[in-house]
Amino acid sequence: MTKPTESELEILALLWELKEASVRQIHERLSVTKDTGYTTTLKIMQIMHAKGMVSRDEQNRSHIYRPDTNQKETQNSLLKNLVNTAFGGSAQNLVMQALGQDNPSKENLDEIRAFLDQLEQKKS
Amino acid sequence: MTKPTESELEILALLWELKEASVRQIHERLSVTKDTGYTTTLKIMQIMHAKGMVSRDEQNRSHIYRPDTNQKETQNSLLKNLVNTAFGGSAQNLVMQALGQDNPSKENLDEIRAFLDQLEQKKS
DNA sequence: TTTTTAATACGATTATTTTCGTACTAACTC
DNA sequence: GAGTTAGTACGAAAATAATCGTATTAAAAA
Repeated sequence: MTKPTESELEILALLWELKEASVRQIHERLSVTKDTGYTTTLKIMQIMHAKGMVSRDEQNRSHIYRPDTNQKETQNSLLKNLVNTAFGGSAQNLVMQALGQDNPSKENLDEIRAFLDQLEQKKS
Repeated sequence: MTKPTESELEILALLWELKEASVRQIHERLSVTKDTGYTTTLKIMQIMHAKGMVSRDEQNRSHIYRPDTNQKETQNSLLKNLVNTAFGGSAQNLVMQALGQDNPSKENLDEIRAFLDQLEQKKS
């Protein structure tokens, strides 16, 4: 499982969210924040397809793409990489940094607490 | 503040840890996991210097480099980027994923809980 | 003093990623 | 049916990043 490039990741994330999408749909979404041509998006999605990161339904003229890359696995590998390169290997450090920056609501905090409890359960 | 490249980040992280270091020292550390020549490391550090990411003491023949990039700021910007590209904008999602993967000790869990409480304090 | 070692500088090459232009064509519109 | 629109395919250029080789030189060793 090769590491997606920055552009590939943006597209993957959208596919994870949408479950499936045409190049047009993806491009529309990317256009909000990015200013590149349609064929650029198309090309990257074609490359992703060639790499096996996405599959596509070619039944219709407008192909429908689906992520063929496991979301959690990819996220984990990216996290691991970030922890190692930027956080001196400490996941805890990363977590606190992320929380501090995010300024979560009381509800969010409680959810995280519940999650922590759950983690602790599993240990025993 | 431009985003460091992958190689630059590896070096930056070492400089954050060591506070200061020569090219030789950095290269030694990188060699453990990476297999590139000394001049490659040198070149990247020179580029980083040209970009203003690091400063250096040229008094001695062997220059001493120091990070001139704020650690927390850089980490935050990388986190923000990862949250946006890979976690659909949800920091909480990233946090839980990171925790789940890390399998933290009871002590770590407690530290995080304390940190959460502290965050909550600040809200009121 | 001569030789060797270890450092910097930096151009040039290679690899990777992103971007776009152009050709082609299926489907829709008139 | 002719023309227009909206897709895909794909090569090639441009941008960015990583790597290395060679020249040069200061310092250390012999």
